[in-house]
Amino acid sequence: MQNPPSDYDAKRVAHWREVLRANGYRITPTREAVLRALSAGNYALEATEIFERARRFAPHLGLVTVYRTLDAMLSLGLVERVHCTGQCSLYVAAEEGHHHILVCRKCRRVWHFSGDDLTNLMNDVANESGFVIEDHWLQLVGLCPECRDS
Amino acid sequence: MQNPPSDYDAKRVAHWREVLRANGYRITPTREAVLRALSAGNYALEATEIFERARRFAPHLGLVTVYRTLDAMLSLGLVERVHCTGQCSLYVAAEEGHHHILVCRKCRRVWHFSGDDLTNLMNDVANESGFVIEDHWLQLVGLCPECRDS
DNA sequence: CCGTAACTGAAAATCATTTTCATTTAGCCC
DNA sequence: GGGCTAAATGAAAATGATTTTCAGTTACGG
Repeated sequence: MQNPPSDYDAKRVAHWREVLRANGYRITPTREAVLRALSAGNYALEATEIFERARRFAPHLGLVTVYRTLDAMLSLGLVERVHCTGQCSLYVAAEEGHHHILVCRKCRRVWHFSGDDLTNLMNDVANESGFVIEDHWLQLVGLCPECRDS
Repeated sequence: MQNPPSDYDAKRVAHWREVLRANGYRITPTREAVLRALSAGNYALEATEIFERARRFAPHLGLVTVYRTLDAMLSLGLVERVHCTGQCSLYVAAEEGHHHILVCRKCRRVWHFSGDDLTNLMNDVANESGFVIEDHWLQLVGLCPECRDS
């Protein structure tokens, strides 16, 4: 794991604050702390890791609030779930637009990419199976440059 | 959910039995019951569902044995995990060769397909990110013909 | 058929997540 | 600048899936 950053991405936090507010969510100090924890760096984090980091900004924060804030942010598309080997409850700040995730299995650094074109494949599979395909998940797992070298 | 089948795929079970035995696992009546439960139909099942079905073949079976057998089979590649919306612990009989899964979000019927060619995409992403890509994970979610019509 | 390492189920432990509930507070209205 | 009210809060309890422990049982090679 990387060293937990003690600062945060103020711009990203401001944006998230706006989106939350625009959707009827109140901005509380604890929620702000969770936003900050999630804004810093592109690493897939567990709920408890987010909790630990957010506590630096709001020491009395409860883990329940982390879960509640994550739910809100997930439903607004501000964060997304990351599936890692044997870990299906990691969270990372979402990026705009259609894209997928490449995650380092060691430090859980996340790289966003787009450019996949699965429409042909999906059409073929839909035709032969008779299914209506509604969604597709693509995720790559590997080692980031730092973890590869160590 | 489909109606739980009371029979099983004897050929598949026999094959699994061989693989388990060849890898030093013993064939017990309870394990056999789990194999049978997994062999019938291509549906992604939770551990507890496998448990219920396997109990028809071995009424005193414990849930722990289901988990232990699943672990063994996962490590031998005989079953694979299926990730569904909000569900990351479903299991389905694996198929030979490289392939991916299309799962019905309603009845959890599974369709295996291959023919994806992600090598170009993966090379591109590896180059721009500097990551070594070790694994890729692709899954489609949709509705099977029966669930689509109802 | 014997010995032993593997396997077993029940119960307890663990761990992540959700629910409950009494209290506090953000943000709107005046 | 209060005051109001629904939303949000943390602690504790509940839940649910999975793992560990353990004493007894059993598959299977010799």
